[in-house]
Amino acid sequence: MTQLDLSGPDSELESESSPKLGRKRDHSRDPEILEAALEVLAESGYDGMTIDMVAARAKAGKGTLYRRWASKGELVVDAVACMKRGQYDVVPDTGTLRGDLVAMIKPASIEDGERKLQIMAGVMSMISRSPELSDAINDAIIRPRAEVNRLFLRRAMERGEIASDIDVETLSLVTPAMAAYRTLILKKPVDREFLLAMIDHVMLPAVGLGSAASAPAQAAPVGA
Amino acid sequence: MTQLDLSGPDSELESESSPKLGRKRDHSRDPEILEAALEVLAESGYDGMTIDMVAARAKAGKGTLYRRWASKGELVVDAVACMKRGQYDVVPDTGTLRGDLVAMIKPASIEDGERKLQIMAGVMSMISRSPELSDAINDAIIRPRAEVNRLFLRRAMERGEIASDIDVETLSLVTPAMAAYRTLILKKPVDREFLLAMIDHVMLPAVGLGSAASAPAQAAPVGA
DNA sequence: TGTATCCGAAACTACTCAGTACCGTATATA
DNA sequence: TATATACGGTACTGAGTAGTTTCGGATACA
Repeated sequence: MTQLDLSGPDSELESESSPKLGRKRDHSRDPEILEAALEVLAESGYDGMTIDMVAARAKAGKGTLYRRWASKGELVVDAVACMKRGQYDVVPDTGTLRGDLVAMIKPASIEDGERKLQIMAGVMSMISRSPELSDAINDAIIRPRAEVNRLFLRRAMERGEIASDIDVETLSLVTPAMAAYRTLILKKPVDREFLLAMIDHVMLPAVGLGSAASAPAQAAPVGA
Repeated sequence: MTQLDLSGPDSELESESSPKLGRKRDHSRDPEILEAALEVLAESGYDGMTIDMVAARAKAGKGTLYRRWASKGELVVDAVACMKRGQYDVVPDTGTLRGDLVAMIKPASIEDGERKLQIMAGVMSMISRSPELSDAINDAIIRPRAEVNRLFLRRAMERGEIASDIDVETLSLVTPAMAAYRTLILKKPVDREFLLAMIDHVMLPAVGLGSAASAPAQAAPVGA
């Protein structure tokens, strides 16, 4: 197993000026609120999401949310950003490229990926208008996935398993791109079968490792 | 060149009951209105788009729009659907898979594709809530692209240029998926260089035709 | 040439929702 | 125990927008 650090330090300044007396702000519920925001975001998208929905789902008052985040936009950016913590901290190292790729196929990882893509779809139309949101999405969802593939390809290259002039940058994006396409547009599940097809019929053949770019056992479907 | 019909008959019933006298509805401006809708959609997304914006851009009255479409949603579905007319009516047939794929790289086609992807981003969050819109997007943007690749791969297979057990369904989606990913998420241009990299470093190697899955002349970029 | 219907423009209605203000209550600090 | 503040909840404000109606003027058909 290998370390792969993707999380940066958490820079919240808060800048509390003079808390002389009384009760301090209870930050213990922040994660629940952000989680509620992500749920609503995944279900309804950015524009369909209302602060009331988030507050209701988190069983919090609307005022409480505005005490912590200045606007809906900041809440969403924060919610998206908090997703990046603690994912892919440890990745497999099986000794072969195929082994590494196959070892990444786990039910939990599949389900998690599907949810992240739903969230991405929900904020899609905002991305072009909010660089902050765009960056948050990139750091939390996009980059981590490609990063893992890049690592696997580089290691295979160092081992001499694949040629040294492989286009790692392009290839490491192929499976994430196809997964996004499949979930958001085709609305088909990103299941084990699909991921294995990607590995054995696209990735490995493309790096010269495929025994053949074979189709699965059943005949290829003909209709659209 | 080969025929590839993707457009179905235009089933508008209109059902005008009794136009006994007076002026008939002027449908000559419908395309301008739909075009205006697509422009606004690409710029502002579904939720950011207002009927007033579309009416203003088409230099039409809001009432005129509602006389033709019952709601904003129907207007958008219609606008998206009307995109599918007359694209890829004719596709190249060069005799080799690479020749066919490269022949599809044209500046006009690239620009057109970019615009379509912007529109797709704009309606992304609506797709999961409107099956009609989802179908329209699929028919107008997604399917045509994959269809061309499928045709190229099938022809190459019939020629014996590639193995008969290639996973055509998966491979025909790889480039469209990567193009969407690149435009919508990475926000990089889908230019000739990228498309050539897809052909020479992914598609052809994956079907066993690559001389090698080589990186381009310049060294592979290292940073994210 | 008359007339019914279209047109673009603009006013109007009904509604949603971000953000604010305030309530009575709970609770951490002093 | 006293107090200041956060809390959940609710009512409010103001802006924006889908959809309707109404207007005077233009235009195709009889």
